[in-house]
Amino acid sequence: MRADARRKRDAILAAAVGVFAERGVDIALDEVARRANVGIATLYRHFPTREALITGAYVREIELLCDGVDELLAELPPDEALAAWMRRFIGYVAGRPGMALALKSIVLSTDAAAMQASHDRIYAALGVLLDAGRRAGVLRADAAAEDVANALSGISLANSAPGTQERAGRVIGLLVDGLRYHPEA
Amino acid sequence: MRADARRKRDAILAAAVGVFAERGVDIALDEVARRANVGIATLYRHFPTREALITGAYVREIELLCDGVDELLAELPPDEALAAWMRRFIGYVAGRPGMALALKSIVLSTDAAAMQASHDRIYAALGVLLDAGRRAGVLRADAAAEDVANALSGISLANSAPGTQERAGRVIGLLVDGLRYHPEA
DNA sequence: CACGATATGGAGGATTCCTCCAGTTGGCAA
DNA sequence: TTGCCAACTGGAGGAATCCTCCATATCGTG
Repeated sequence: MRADARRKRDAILAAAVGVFAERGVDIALDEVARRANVGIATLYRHFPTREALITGAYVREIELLCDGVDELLAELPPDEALAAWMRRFIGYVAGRPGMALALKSIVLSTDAAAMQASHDRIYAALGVLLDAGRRAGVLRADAAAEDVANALSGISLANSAPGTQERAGRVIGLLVDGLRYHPEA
Repeated sequence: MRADARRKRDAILAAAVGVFAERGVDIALDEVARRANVGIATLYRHFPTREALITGAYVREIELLCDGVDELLAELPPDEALAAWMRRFIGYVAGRPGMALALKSIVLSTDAAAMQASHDRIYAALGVLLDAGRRAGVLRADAAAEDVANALSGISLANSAPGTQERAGRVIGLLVDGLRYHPEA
């Protein structure tokens, strides 16, 4: 990728983040192009669909979130770290227009090269948390990162409006309880 | 509501169900109007937004699903009935374009009169299931129908593509495990 | 420094949205 | 039954958006 292309690409992404935050995700793409000092065709070449642009805009933030796992695990028992991480995730997603959708795309994507990196990051983050919990005997062994990621993206989707964090937190509590290991019989 | 208005309304809904099933939910609304033998303005008067049309198209099917609760409760223990009902729900939603979104609108709606009835139906259905489970001592007492409905809509949203039912079923299993009552201490 | 490959921008055809408004129809009262 | 008015109806068309095409400008390598 040529240097000028990368520069434009970054400008578009930065503009997109700003415009999305201010006016939502359903604005005319021209607006993003204008704010990025870029022709509309350039925008379309870099991001052929609206979804690609939205996803691109949030990839960085999702990866940042994933980086917080180790810190959390150092402070909390694994099950609580998992819950805390998911709550932080949801809190971040709520109110950022379109981010829940981007998350869904990323979690569901099995090929799209652009999303693969983020996809892997999320799975890795969840894998670390689940693994720690399993080793500590507080989380069940048969829980798959895929399923938890799916649930996380679902809860995000259903709680993407601002002011829904409390409920989302409770739902995550339910889910994490389902992930706990309950010795019995 | 005048008789002819109701007739048109029904025709529009029927056409919408057909068109959505065949070509998805992102078609031009003219197509629905044409298939219903109705002017585009009539369609817009009955359903001011695309979302209203989508929701309207699926309201009936959601209520049908809610009616199945009693039957399920007669055959299965309450916790399994809950899981079975949710799985049936998801299976129905998957592949019906836009139905997951309609479900979300209905679950989140707190006022919109048109959705209120369906909203109440879903809450009632979940309430019956949770209550039965609580009385039987297999489900925890502090689980709110609101939270379970939210989770259900989230899982639908994250598994609205065909071929995701297996995973969705596992996620529901996790959730229901979180709802189980675990006597301890 | 010159050249090929690559990136760029903006105009514009095509599509879709959604609102008017003039005409039609249904249901109630007498 | 008949007449009346309120409510319903359809379609044309302005406005907005999408997305592609291609002539021009720019990069970076030999």
